[in-house]
Amino acid sequence: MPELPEVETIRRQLNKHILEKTIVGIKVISKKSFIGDSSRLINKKVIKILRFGKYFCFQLTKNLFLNFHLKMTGQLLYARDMNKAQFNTKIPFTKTDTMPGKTTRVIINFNDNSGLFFNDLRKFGWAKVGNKPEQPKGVDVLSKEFTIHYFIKIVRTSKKRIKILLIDQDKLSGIGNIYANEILFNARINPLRVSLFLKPLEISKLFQAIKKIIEQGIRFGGSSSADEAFIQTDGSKGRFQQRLYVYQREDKSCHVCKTLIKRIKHGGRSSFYCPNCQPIIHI
DNA sequence: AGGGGTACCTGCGGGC
DNA sequence: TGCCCGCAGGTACCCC
Repeated sequence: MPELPEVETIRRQLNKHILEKTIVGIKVISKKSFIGDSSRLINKKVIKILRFGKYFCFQLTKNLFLNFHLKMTGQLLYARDMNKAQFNTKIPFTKTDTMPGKTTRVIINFNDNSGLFFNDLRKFGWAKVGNKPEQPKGVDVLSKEFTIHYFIKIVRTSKKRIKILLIDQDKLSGIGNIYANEILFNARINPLRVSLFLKPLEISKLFQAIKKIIEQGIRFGGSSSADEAFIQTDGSKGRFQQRLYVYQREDKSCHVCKTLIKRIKHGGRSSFYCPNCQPIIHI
C-alpha cells in the first residue's frame, strides 16, 4: 500500500498525537509482524517520528527506535481512548469498526490511555525494535539530496525501463506503483521507455512531475482505493484516489484526450498509460 | 545489467 | 452456490 505520500500522511498525523508520550504497554498478536524484543519499549518516551522513503520510525529515549514498514496492507490507527476505540474504516457515518479487529497485529499503549493499532491484512509489514532507524538505500524524493543533478545521473546510467527505475528503492525511495504511473502520465512519458534514451527535456519534465505528484499525494492525504488498504490514522480515507489519471483506469477514457487507458504487465506488476498522451517513441 | 519468476499472506471479485 | 483464477499501494531472492 503505502508509498511516500501515505507514510508521510501517517507521520504528520502521529506527530500531532504521540510526541512526548511514554509507551506503557505492547501486545504482539502476530509474531511475524514484530521483530525484536518488544519489552525493550516499555517506559520509553517518543521523542520524534522520522520517515525515510516508505520506512518510518519512532525515535525513543535511551537511543531506541521502533521502525515500521507497512508493505502492502499495513495501517496505523491512533485511538485517544483505547477502551473505546472506534474508527470509520468502512463507509463514513454508516459502518464503524471497533479495534482491535481481525487484522490487528500489534497494539501499543501510551501513558495517557491513548494508543495505536498496527493492522496488516497480509502480514507483509513489520514493526522492529532496534538501535538505529531502518533506511532504504535510495535517495528520498522529498529530501534535499534529490536534485536534478542526481536524477540526471541515475537516469543516464540505467538501461532499465523508466517505470522500473522510478520504483527502484535502491536508487530513489518513496515512489511505488500508483505514483510511478501517475508521475509518468504527468510527464507524458511511456512507462516502457528505456531510461538512458530519455531526452534532456523529458528528464527535466519527469523530475518536476515527481515533485509535483508526490506533493499532491501528501496534500490530499494519500490514496485510498476501493479495498481501503490505506486509511489515515483516524480511520478516514485519503483523497488522492479521486485525482488518478491512469492508475487502475484500464479501458476508461483519458481525462485529457479521451483515448482508452491501457494496462500492461512488466516487472511483475501492472502499468497503466494513455497510448496517445504517452506514446512509445523508441523503446 | 536487466528480466522474469516465485514467495511471503489474505481476501475479493469475476467467470463458468 | 461453489470453485478456480487472477489480482492487490512491497520487497527479497532465485535463475537465465
